Order: sequence, then structure tokens, then C-alpha cells
Amino acid sequence: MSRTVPDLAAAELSVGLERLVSLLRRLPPGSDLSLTTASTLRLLEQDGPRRLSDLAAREGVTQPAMTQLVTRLERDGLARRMPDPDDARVVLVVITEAGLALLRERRAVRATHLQALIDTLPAPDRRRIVAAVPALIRLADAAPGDPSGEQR
Amino acid sequence: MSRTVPDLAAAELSVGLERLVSLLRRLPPGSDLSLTTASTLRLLEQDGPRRLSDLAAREGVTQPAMTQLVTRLERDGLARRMPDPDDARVVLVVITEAGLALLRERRAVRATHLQALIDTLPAPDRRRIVAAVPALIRLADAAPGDPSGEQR
DNA sequence: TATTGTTATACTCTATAACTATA
DNA sequence: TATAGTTATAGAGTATAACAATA
Repeated sequence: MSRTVPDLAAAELSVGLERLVSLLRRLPPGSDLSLTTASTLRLLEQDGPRRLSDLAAREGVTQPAMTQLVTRLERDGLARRMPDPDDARVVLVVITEAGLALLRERRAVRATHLQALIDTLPAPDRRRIVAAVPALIRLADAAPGDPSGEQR
Repeated sequence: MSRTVPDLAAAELSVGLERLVSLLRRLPPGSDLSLTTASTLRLLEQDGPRRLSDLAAREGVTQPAMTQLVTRLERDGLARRMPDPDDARVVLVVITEAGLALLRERRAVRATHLQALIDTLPAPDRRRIVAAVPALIRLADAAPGDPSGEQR
């Protein structure tokens, strides 16, 4: 099969992502919530109420781990459990207003620090990054290792 | 125009980075090593022998945490401790050939999976991502060890 | 005394296995 | 019997505090 983008690009992007993860971990608002917790909150913000098992699968953790994570979120007032009217076995998880507010605050703080870093880059770099952000978001939203492809 | 990147760009990049971290966490080779472990190995690969306390500061963990991390790396044959000839208190950490090989292997596996995701994107998205990768790496490198500012 | 690193202890987060309740 | 979620228990990884060795 022929590829439009050569393997080298994926390899370089792989290295770039490694570095970006390191950067994000060093950035201030990366301390409050664990990575999985923050990621789960964002998923709830983005997609609305989700089944607990869906969250576990999406985040790549086990169901018991997600049970505890949701318990912590509920304890902290960031999310809450709701019953599913169609199936009494199911637990639906919903983000609260406090959860939404926390995400907004974290983004604002991080954006401020990112801004300072971006401003140190030459203008062409800044333009390329800005131009690529929507594409990177689409890349991140592409289904990971699901050949069945039931990523909504 | 003739102004710096507006705050909106940093905010969007912040969201994009969040998603990319989620993606990277779901990608297969993200399971073997913890984020800090992988990041420390990369640092050793990139910069050569480093003092244990330097690694701790750079990774944003405490000295005892880095002591244990290096102990795990040593136990797994991925790095080793060396004495500093100039200061007997200092421990220098060096990555081993096995450590280097592990990094190469992880990158290769991840690149393969990233390639599959990239191939699902429209061509303009692929081009923008490829064009931005070097800039993103420079962005990630723009925050070295926080020599001027205070961490957290 | 200050530093570099380790040890001791506790807490958070996660996984596997076993369990409850619905379907 | 299968599915959704929880509980029980163990292990990894981290932080704070106290310690040992060297400067």
C-alpha cells in the first residue's frame, strides 16, 4: 500500500509527542489531577453522560479502577452518578458545574504558561503550530487501536 | 498579522495537548513504562550521564522518588549508577545499551500505530501536522529545567 | 553546616479476582 | 448465563521526614 505520509513523519511525530508530554507534565496545572482523572473529566465534558464501563474502556483502565476514579470525582464534587432509566445495572457518570469550572480554570492557567513559551518561538514556528492544532485534535480523536472502529 | 499569537491559540493548543496526551496514553507502547520512567530514559539518552538530583529536578519528582526510579531502571538493566570522580557524594546515572534499544523499539511500535491514525486524516491535516512537528519539538524544548523561574 | 543521596513510612492509584444485582 | 458495577487485596509509584556520607 502506498502512504502519502512517509514513516519518517510518524517517527518524528512520535518523538515530538514524547517531548510534548514531558512539557505538559512540567507545566504548573499538571499537578492537581492525575492524568487519567483529568482525561476522564474532559471526556465527560465533551460527550456528556457516559456509562462507567465506557469511560474505563476509553481511558484504558479497568472497570474497578474507573469505579474508584468516579468515586473520587464524586467525593470532590466534580462528577456524579446517575441511574440509567433503561437498564438498572448501568451507572451513568455526569460532570458537575464544579467539574466544568475546574477544567476551565486549569486550561486558563496552562494557556498562560504555554503562551509564554510560544512567545519565545520564531513567528514561522508559531504559525505552523497554530495551523496544525485543529488537525492534531482530529488526530487525537481518531480511534486508537480499534479495528472494529466503534469510536463514535 | 503583525501581532503575536493571541491567547486563543494558546488555549486551543492547551486543549490539543490534553487530547494528544490522552491519545499517547492509549497507544500500545504507553503501557510498559510509567510516564516518568520513559521521560527519564529519554533525558538520559539525549543528554548523557546526569546526576540523580538533576534528574529529579528535571522530571519534577522528589529525590527519593528518583532514587527508587533509578533503582528500578538498574534492576531492569536499562540504566546504571556511576560514581562522580570529582565528588564522592554524587551519583551519575547512565543509560545502558538495553535502555537505548528499548527506547528505539517503543518508538518504532508507536510510530506504526501513529502512522495508521495519520493515514485516516485528510491530506491537508497530514501536511499541517508534518509541517508543525519541528516547531512543536522546539516548543517542548523551550522549557528546559526552569533555570530562571521557580517550578510550581 | 550544607549537599547528595538513601532509608522509613504513608498515601494514591491501579490491576486481578471474587462478589452482587440486574438482564 | 452474561453483563454492569462494586468490593477485597496486592503491587507500583510517589511524597515527607529522618538519616548517612561527603564537602
